[in-house]
Amino acid sequence: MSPTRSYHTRQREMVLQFFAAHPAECFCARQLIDQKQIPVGTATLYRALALLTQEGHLKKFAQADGGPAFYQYNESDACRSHFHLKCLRCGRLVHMDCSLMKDLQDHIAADHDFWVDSGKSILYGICKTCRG
Amino acid sequence: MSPTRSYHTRQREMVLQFFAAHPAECFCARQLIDQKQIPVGTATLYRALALLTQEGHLKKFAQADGGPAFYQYNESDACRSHFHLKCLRCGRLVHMDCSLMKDLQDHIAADHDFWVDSGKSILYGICKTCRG
DNA sequence: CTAGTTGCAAAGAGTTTGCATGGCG
DNA sequence: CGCCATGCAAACTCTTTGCAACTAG
Repeated sequence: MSPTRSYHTRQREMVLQFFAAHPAECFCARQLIDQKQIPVGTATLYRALALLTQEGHLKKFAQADGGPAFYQYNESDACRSHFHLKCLRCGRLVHMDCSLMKDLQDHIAADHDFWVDSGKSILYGICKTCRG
Repeated sequence: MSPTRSYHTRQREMVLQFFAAHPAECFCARQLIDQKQIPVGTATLYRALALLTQEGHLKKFAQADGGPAFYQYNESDACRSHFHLKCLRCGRLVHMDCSLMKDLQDHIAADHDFWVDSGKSILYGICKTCRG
């Protein structure tokens, strides 16, 4: 069974610090290992990523083609109440705090009988920079 | 390299027919194999799923936890121009053709500098039936 | 007949787990 | 000290590929 408490270790700290230092970027397990900036074994890294995701420090993204999962630093709990825009080209995640989205949720609930979870919904497209 | 034309075969037809018969449901490769309703080898099934997805007959969904990809019958090309709502509990996919979504895209492009691809964006939440 | 397709088995990528050793508290 | 964490290698899951036999057109 899983542990009841969790220790504060050097490896977990390094993984979290790495993500905190690059809040706008996404990384997959392989990237962290290959960079060799973080001396952590494969298994430990995956365990750390799972734990940090579960604790809410990281966000995890799957890939449509079944490729590796990407992780990004999760700045705050506020992300649970707003929408995210993710660029299909560069992977950047844009936080969108806008009253219009709240209106949208209300409309969908009222007229389409569906309760949208903003924290779990990501709109995909192309960001300003990539559109050039 | 990949073929220049494609043959009409019994196996591909059966896979497509199966999905067409269950337009509201999602299936992963394993489910189709285990059901044994479709006498098709594993490799052939994956090849058929990839082809049918590429041709636009099926929609493919990745899983956040890295589990198997799920496929669903794609009723029409119209799906590329409207949004989809996917229930986190029952997995049902709801098509949402609504002018308000077009307005939303325009707003995000104008005020947030982001061009949303409606065909690739899925809003997750709870549907009417599951909310009870 | 020719080129695409099938199915098996083997390979591959990404991730998880078993287990002995090492480290936090 | 008692657990928990680490790291290596092996196992596992999902998917893709190589190849010889087969089949649609």
